[in-house]
Amino acid sequence: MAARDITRTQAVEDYCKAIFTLESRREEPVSTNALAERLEITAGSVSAMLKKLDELDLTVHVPYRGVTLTAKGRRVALEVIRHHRLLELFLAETLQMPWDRVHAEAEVLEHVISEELEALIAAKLGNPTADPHGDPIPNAELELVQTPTRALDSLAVGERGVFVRVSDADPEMLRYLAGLGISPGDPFEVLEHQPFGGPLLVRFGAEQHAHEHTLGGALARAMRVDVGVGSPRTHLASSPPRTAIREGVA
Amino acid sequence: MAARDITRTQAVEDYCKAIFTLESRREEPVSTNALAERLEITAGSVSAMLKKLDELDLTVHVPYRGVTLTAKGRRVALEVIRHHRLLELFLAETLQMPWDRVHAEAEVLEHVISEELEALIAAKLGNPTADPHGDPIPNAELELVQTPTRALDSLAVGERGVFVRVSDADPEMLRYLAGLGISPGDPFEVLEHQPFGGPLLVRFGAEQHAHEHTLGGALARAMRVDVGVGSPRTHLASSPPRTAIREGVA
DNA sequence: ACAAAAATCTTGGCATGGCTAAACTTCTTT
DNA sequence: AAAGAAGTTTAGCCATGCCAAGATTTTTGT
Repeated sequence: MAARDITRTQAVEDYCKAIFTLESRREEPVSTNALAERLEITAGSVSAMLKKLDELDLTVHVPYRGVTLTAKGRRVALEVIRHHRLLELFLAETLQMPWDRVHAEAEVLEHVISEELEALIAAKLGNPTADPHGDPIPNAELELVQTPTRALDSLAVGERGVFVRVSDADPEMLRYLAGLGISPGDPFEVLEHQPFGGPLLVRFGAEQHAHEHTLGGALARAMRVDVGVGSPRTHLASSPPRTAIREGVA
Repeated sequence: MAARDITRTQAVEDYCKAIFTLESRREEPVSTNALAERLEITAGSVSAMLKKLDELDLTVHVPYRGVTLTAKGRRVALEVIRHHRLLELFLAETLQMPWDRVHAEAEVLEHVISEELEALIAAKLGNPTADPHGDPIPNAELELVQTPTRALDSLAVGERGVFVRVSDADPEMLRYLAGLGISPGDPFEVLEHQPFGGPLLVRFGAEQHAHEHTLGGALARAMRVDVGVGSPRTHLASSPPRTAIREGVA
């Protein structure tokens, strides 16, 4: 609601977001190099920026040991992520932008929309809980409901689940899956799984309009699936929360 | 369609837009100071930037004489203006953002939306020809249909016309007019006009739901009206073009 | 009409944010 | 303990802005 902090530049927001996702992926401080690779800049630049983030009280950086977000930094990250995912859904749903292009557009817009516009978009969409890739959207209080997922290629024959999401950063994959008619929310069953990291044969969809696909390689690793209760949830419907991470107000 | 030119930063776009509007207001080269005042920066900064714009072939600047846009520069300006006005309408219409806030939001977004998003928004709105303040929207070929208007406070008693627009940069005025129930497209008749720059008494609207207001000062000067044919046009309907400025493709 | 005053514009120097490349330091591993 | 990996520092670049001082043009007063 308050005016955006002057020091909170786009770069600062991008760093927070990147640290957040890397941090939640591997449960330990994020290395300078990992950040540099993710942001596609040199390690030197990262070093300099981390010093600044520390001064802003957004991170705690132990030289040579890695960086962690403070509560304040996590809040920045979650706000940007909320913007990003709301925007993706909005672009796809309200403007029919193709599934594989919303990410790039949201990547820019996430930094510039006002809190007011964020609220209007959320309202227009009925306060959704997941974006078109199936990623959860932090709510207005910046709580993120994380459904634990597994990589599709970790499943064995006979396992059923719901395709939840795919890394949204790869338009190629999104386009490909869209071409196959596979979207987040689709229930499936694994029919075959070849050994030695080989491909899977998967049947998607309900009985009448079921379709089978062979999926392997990086694609099968990028596809995240929910094998929890097994109750197929419809696209964008909210499922029972498993883990709620509450982000306090500092 | 092509990727945005690297050199085409937000500042460059803002300069082009500012030069364009100042240029079309007074039909002569734009002075450094006028630009500085408009952009709220110092004349020194403007001087430096004009040198750069000249190098980019966006302007022709004659030192001490003022600056003019080249065809290329005009195209940049019109593109940004098209973005701005489409966004204003979109925010107001699709997201119900209040009339007096769309300007500030559009001011930022205009620089970052892709051509694809521009096209989707235009399509969603049915390729509109005017924004919520009544300002004309350049079409996809960047032609701007200019309806010549007069300031409300230049009218004499008995004159009729259609309220076309108000400078979109003043939220105060917009809020005030919205509060009175006056919007672009409303037909009106001047009932009284006091001498010496005094206020006007104006009747707005058709017979049954007509309402009268006393308007004067800066407000009456900022309100632009169309006293042309006198045929009231409905909100956002396209009126017969008076002047079409074609912007060639360089 | 023309020089002095006022207004306007340009130049030069400086600051900030973010980046790179390359040199240097610290940690890890063998 | 030496090599190599990982991280940091230093020096420098570019874009965008600022200010102060100098240059130029316009206005004004006699």
